[in-house]
Amino acid sequence: MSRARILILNAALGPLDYRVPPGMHVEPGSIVIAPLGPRQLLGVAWEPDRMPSDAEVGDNRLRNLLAVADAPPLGAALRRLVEWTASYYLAPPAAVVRMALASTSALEGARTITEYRATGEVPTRLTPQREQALERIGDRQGLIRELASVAEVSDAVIRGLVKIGALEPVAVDIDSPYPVPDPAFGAPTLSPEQQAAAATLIAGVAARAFAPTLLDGVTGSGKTEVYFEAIAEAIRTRRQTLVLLPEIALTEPFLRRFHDRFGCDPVPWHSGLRSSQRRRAWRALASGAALVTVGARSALFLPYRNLGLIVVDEAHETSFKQEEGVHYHARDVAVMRGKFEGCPVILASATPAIETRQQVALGNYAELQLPARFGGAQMPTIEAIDLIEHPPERGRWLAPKLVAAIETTLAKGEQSLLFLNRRGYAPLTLCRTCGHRFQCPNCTAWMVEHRLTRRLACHHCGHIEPTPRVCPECQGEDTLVACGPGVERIADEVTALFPNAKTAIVTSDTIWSPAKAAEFVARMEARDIDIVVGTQLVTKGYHFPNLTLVGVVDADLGLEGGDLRAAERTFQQIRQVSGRAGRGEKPGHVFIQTHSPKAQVMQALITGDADAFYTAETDARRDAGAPPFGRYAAIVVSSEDQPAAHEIAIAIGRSAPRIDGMAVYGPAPAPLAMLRGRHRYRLLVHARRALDVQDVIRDWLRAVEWPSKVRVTVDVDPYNFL
DNA sequence: TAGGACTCAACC
DNA sequence: GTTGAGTCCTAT
Repeated sequence: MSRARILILNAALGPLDYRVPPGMHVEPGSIVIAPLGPRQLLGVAWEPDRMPSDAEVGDNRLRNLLAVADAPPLGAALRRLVEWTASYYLAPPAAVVRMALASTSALEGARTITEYRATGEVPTRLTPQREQALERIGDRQGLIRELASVAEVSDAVIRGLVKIGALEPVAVDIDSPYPVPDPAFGAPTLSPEQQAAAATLIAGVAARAFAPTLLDGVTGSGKTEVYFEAIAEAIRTRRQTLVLLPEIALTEPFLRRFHDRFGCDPVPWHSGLRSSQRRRAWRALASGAALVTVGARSALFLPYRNLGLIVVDEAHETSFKQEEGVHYHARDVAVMRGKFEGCPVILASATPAIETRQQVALGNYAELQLPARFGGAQMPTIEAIDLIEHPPERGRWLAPKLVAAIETTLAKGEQSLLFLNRRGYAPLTLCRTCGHRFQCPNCTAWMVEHRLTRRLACHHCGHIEPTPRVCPECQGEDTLVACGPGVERIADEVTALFPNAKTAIVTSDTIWSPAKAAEFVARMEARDIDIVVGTQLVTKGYHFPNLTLVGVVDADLGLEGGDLRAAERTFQQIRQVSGRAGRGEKPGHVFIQTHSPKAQVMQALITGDADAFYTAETDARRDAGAPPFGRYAAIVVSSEDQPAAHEIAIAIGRSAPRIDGMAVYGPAPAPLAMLRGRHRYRLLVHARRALDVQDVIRDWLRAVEWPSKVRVTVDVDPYNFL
């Protein structure tokens, strides 16, 4: 009798065994439909020895598998990736494999519609309508309705022609194929440095072996053009490429450059796809027909048939770290996928993460450097504005020097960018009379005022309410005041200062689709915008030759919170946003508003001495045993029932193993003590690099029990210390 | 005593 | 995660 181990798509359940009915073919990776109680669930067949079940069940208790999906089995490399991810990030394998099966409709097999075309046979009874229809249809093919409309006859005439055999039905796949990128379409002119780097990457793709490479070069040095050549090589040999981008909003400039180089769009994959687009993309990548996919991190687990190259663009971006569900880091998982698939992985960044630099230093990753800006553009000048010595006017946020620079830039007909990583009008709203502060009912967080939409919003759970006129506490009218600046407030200030300048706000609130991004790009290029006020959304990807001034409104913002990566992130962010200035022929200028211009990060930014910053920061991490020299993991215990969460957190803390090279801190209320209505406690595990901390935590948590209303999640390599 | 709110274990 | 069984409680 044939038995199969099935990873059921249900995170709470381990693998279950089923009987394979006679005549059904199931192999490891097969996508199947399995009965579970009264329900039918998707599952994936797995090698039993790689997916041990908690308790063996006798043959007599097995139920039959219901069906095998009409889709190729998940390949061995992807199965190894699922295992690795589940094990490294302490996640249920089912939660990982679910990301591979991200389109249920794709698993239902090819879906066809019936179109009709002429057979060439002439009807014996040739009425005028029939004659007209056949003449106008010619060698056209389409639905009955379409043909009738083309021929300007009724549906009945067409159906009659089908009946007598003058038209024949043709089954057409509803998933039309994607255009194939042409590697010779827009072959670029590369600088000698770019050419050398491209040659190395092309050789890597041709070698068909795992090889991680850091492609490192200042903003504007032409990294994209270089890795496009590696993609061209993969296309030439008909192997697939996955390009990972940190934000969907960024895909617009990327898509345009891709189109210029290869003559068509790549296949997009992100959470915003409609189910029909998702289905089409999934089937095309699983069949190998989709040669280049550009996607958000979730594209990493898709079942590519023939992966030949992975590119992680802006590889330093912290948004590659998934903070919900499976807490994986897409950059690290991309490298593992490359390893299992046996293909090169390119990490492109102007400001690589310290973790990545360390891999280069250890010799695990190769490095290719592009030293200069492409096309003769110069790096911008960078200057700090000391907010203590030269503060803005009362109630304003832009220092006189920055205001003067904007004025000069406007006068020259050039564009300015003001960067503030804070959405909305003000991060906190309070009542002047009674001191009431607007807090989210579900989270330990202030409600952020959005004047454009006249709402208060929680940026953690999405809770929104209309901005009230009257203080809900003391009923005072017009007593509410905004505290601190957000981009909307800066935009107001700019409008007040420069009433004739055209201002645009660029945040996830205003750029929420590729179409919106395209519109923004078009307006910038048409010089329909003089001053952009934006969050981190504008720090990357864009190339505006007429943008010559960048002002960082609050450089100290990212340093709050005591996060271990705060200095590094500040450096990366400001360096990236600075890189938007002076990308064309005109030189760029950057002003950084800060309260501590003497701080090491600020000095590194001003002098442009990235190496000194990285060296100092790396040393500090080494001394502290922080990543990449040591490891952290967060155990978060949450529940709507606060005492229950607290009790379990304490129980987990009490049963912490005493192990040399590992320290456990907490439990303490997590910095966001309440999130989406759940009370949260956190334990922080700090361990030596060599310690298998996942194994320790697995054993540790296995011994603790908790009720189902309490959720315990582990975040390995946490980025968000909030 | 029917119906509702709730807990709990099994699901292969 | 979902489901059905079992338990307890309340309104009638």
